[in-house]
Amino acid sequence: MKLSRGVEWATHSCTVLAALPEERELSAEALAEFYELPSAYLAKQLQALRRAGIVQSSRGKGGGYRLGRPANMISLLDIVRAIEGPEPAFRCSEIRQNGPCALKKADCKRPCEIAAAFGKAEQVFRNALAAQTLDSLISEFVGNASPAHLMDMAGWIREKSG
Amino acid sequence: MKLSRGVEWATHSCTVLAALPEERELSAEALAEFYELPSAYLAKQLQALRRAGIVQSSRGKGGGYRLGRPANMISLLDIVRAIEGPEPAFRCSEIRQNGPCALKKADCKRPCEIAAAFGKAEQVFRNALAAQTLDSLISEFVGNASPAHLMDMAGWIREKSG
DNA sequence: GAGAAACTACTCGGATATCCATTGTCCGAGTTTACCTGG
DNA sequence: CCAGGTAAACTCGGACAATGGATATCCGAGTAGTTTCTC
Repeated sequence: MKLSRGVEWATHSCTVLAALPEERELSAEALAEFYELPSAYLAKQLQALRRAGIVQSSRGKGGGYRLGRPANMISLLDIVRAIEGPEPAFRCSEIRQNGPCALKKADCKRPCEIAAAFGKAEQVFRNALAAQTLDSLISEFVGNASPAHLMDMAGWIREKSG
Repeated sequence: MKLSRGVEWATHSCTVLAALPEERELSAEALAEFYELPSAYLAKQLQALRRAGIVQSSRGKGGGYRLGRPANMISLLDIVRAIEGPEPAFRCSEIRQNGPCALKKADCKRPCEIAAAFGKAEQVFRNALAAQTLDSLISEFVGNASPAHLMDMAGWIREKSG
């Protein structure tokens, strides 16, 4: 079980977008430069975020990306679902209906106990992700970072979003 | 994020092995037949379980697999770790140390806030998996299944483990 | 007839191919801006 | 000097390759039971 690399990139990118001044935007190119990422591939992730409504985009010269809603309305679960898709991690293929002791389909109204067990754990995981917002992440980051570094970041962002 | 198909197979297989009479074993071939799975690939998963100590094996005619410890000492987390490996799902590549506003390595004693957030959710997930034992799964299954089906299974297992 | 050695049948175990999702890249679509031209 | 049109530059967006891990398979390694040969 592993999360796509894109999840990491998308989350970091969202924290940068959250620091944008109002009515400003950052291009995929600029975001990629900020973390030294391959810009074309990062763009792919940003498109997924856009389809999920997490970011908005505008084309043309001076265009780019901005957050689609306030940072306190964006959870880690939103980002994971946008990048990885909504399918559950554990996929039950109903092998209990196979083999010499196969269960009849009529006896399978209840979900498979094993699938249910994994589903329960997965729900707990999703809840834990949903409880953490982009906003709270940024607050932690700001609390830990040095003032000099924050100024550095703000300056770069302002320059690139001009 | 998705769990390997092998996790499903391994868990089902463990529940069957738990139903074995003392001092009996089931071959990979028999287990595969029970669920109509490709035996060679299931064998691969069983090897992973063996390396983790969840099952034991013996070679030669009449050989096969049996549980390595009581079913109440085997959790879903044990099985997932055996099949998927111990690496965390979220891999932090420290991109905060890249780019024009890179953090110096000395400033990275604290883990990245984003990695920490995902790590926290993942820990919750692991706890939820660790709390569910093979034993409790089987109890649920037995509670839900029809007596006829249980007899059917027990008969087949006794026959194949002879 | 008894014992030992060799043989055979059966099973695990690791090395080896194949396939698909993730990763990575490219070029066309669309929009803004700036410049150029004519009035 | 101003307005409109046109072209260029810049950005997103979806279609197109490459790579790595999951999936699937095979054959050698090892063991127990059986058979056979010899004493």
